Amino acid sequence: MNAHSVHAQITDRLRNVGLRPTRQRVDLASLMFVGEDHHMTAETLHRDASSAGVSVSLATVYNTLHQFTQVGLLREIVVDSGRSYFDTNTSEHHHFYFEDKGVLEDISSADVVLAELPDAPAGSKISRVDVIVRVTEA
Amino acid sequence: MNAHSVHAQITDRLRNVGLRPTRQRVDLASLMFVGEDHHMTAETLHRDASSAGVSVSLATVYNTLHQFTQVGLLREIVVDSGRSYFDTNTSEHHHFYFEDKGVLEDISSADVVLAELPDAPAGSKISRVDVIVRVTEA
DNA sequence: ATAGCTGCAAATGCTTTGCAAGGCC
DNA sequence: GGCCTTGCAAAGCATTTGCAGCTAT
Repeated sequence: MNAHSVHAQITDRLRNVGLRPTRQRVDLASLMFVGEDHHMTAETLHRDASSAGVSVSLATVYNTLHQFTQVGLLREIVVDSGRSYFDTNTSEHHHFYFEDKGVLEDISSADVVLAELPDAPAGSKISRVDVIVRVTEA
Repeated sequence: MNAHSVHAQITDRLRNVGLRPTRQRVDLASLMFVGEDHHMTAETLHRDASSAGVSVSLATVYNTLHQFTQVGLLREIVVDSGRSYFDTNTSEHHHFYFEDKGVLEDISSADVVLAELPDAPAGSKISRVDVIVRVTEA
């Protein structure tokens, strides 16, 4: 898979969700969606972009993360008040959170089984169930 | 139970965990620990204190919430990046989070059963498992 | 007396916003 | 061309911190 085809794929992917494939969005998407699934914060993505020689303002990184989340390309994970994490893996799964390092890691969905879940309170519906396994250095 | 005995209880409780029963801490603890278990943010507690005619600075509210959490009188719940919630119920249980209203509600521990949990990654230990059931208006 | 607390205001860290300039269709 | 995007800098929020003055023991 060469650089051109990656670019074309990303471009299509953005168009499919109704987002214009601007240079910034394509560059950021290329960083996010090439290789394995992973987690990021606005700051790590911004830093990774700089390292890759991609120039994008931090405001645009925030905008992009939220837009991608809205259209289902990313999923937001809340583990830390004060910082937002995003996950390129949008399928159902849960997380380890390494509190010492501030790092997230996926737990395969087979390893977390909820045997019982409450009904949603009257007048509401469950939008998502998050399981966070917080770990610290042994 | 009259006002005096509540005050005495709170004072003892603070001493037992190694915190000086200052006026501010006793006043805040009285607001928190009288009545049913409930959830709060620094802001709601500060507002409640004002309503009750208790004068405490917001900085002290933050300090107190964190000190109480450290000694196990409160538990911090992370559901929203941007705001910290605290729970007077420190026993093991999980939460509904009403995303529209920004409100937390306890789920009785019987209603959430984790049948399977992953082992902690090598070199780490599980410090806590949080289950957040996010709900929205039906 | 003295170690610990509190309050204020300033500082911080992350995130959002307003608006002019630029780019995609 | 027209509408959507971007970037910058400023504003916004929740939270933390420095430090002088106060208080519990």
